[in-house]
Amino acid sequence: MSDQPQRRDANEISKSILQTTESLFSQYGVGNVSMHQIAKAANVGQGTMYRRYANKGDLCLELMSENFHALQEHMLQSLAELKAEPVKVRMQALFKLHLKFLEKHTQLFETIHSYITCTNTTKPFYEKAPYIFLHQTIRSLLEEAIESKESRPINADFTAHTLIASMNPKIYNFLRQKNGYSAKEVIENVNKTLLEPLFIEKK
Amino acid sequence: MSDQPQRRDANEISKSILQTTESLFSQYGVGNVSMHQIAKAANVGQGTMYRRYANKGDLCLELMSENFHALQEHMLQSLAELKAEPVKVRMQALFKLHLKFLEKHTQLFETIHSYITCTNTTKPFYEKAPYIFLHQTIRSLLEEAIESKESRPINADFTAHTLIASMNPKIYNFLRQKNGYSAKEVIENVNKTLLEPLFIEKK
DNA sequence: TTGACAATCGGACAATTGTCCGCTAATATT
DNA sequence: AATATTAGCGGACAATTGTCCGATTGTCAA
Repeated sequence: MSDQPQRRDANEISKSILQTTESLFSQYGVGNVSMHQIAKAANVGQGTMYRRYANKGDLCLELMSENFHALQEHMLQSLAELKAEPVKVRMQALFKLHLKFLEKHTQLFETIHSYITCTNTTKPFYEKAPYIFLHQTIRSLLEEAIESKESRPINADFTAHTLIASMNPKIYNFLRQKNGYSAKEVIENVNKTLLEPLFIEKK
Repeated sequence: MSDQPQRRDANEISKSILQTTESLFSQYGVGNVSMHQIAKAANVGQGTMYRRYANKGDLCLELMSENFHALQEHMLQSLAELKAEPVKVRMQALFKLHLKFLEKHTQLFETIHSYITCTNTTKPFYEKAPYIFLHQTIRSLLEEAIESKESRPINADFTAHTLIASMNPKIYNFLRQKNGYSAKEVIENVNKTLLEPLFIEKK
């Protein structure tokens, strides 16, 4: 057995990369770990890294894919449970889950956003699965609200995009840290100023 | 006289850098010009570049500083003219100016946002003058609306931040290009879905 | 088991950003 | 006008991202 590691099958390597990444990230922080560093630590060439993950954002996205799926199921389940409730209630529940997720995965999420948003080598974040899911879900809720007159006839597609934009990871962290809002205050303000006004008061 | 350029005073050099930048940007596009390239073309060392402009975003910000000032004056003037109008009208006027500005300076603005938002070497965009001005202005308008009961008692500071976030350059360009909204449609939708709902109907 | 072929690895390389320090040029002092 | 002093210039350098192609390894056929 040489000190040169044997070639494993693709799956093994992917797993190795992700494990190494997770370990290095938690040890040194997401921002202080380079792709080469990960490659070296995982005994993988740089070409291999980049063939699998076009950039750090993609790598983070992959690292979080389980979390994203869990979030999506959580959202769908929550919406199903609240099926009988007004759309407003469901929308607020949806955003609460989204914000809790942001809160929990702050660092990784902000990194994902940075690298994917600011790199031209990858599909923009708007075309990634997590964004598309969230947008579609919000849009559906809005369309239902418009249909049932719980909301004025607005452009559901457009509104869904702007709602998500108003709570992107950067602004969320800014509000939380530099501006001193607590996680709870953010949720409350989102409910009050972004969501409530979209719906018509039922007397 | 040697082929080594003589040292000019600081002002001259700044002007030279900015002129060169403008020329190269318009010739090759903002994204295809590197800081070193600019430094070389302007006959300036890299150290000099970076001492003056911490990164490309800062450079762009400087390039656009005149435009920003013009925009701010335009906004203040417009708000003064509409002083007698309801806050809603003034807010809509403000956003119209903001969106027109975004439309006009798309490329530079997106670059500014990218570099400033994704670089840790600089103050975040939220601490830059143009952002602060816009936020303060929106916040004041909201506070006035709350005072005069044109709006429910919401958190003006928070709302101003999220309003700006919902119309950041990235999302604007995405809506305009990938999503096929016209500049006019964006303005209309912003009025209808972001601004209108904040205000209370006066009968 | 062996040889050929294809998949894919991985290090060298180019490009870009940002830093550092020796040296030059502008100013002040006499 | 000559020299000392200091601001600040600018090229060499380090770090990081992303690319490319020669080399290696696994697989399949005979």
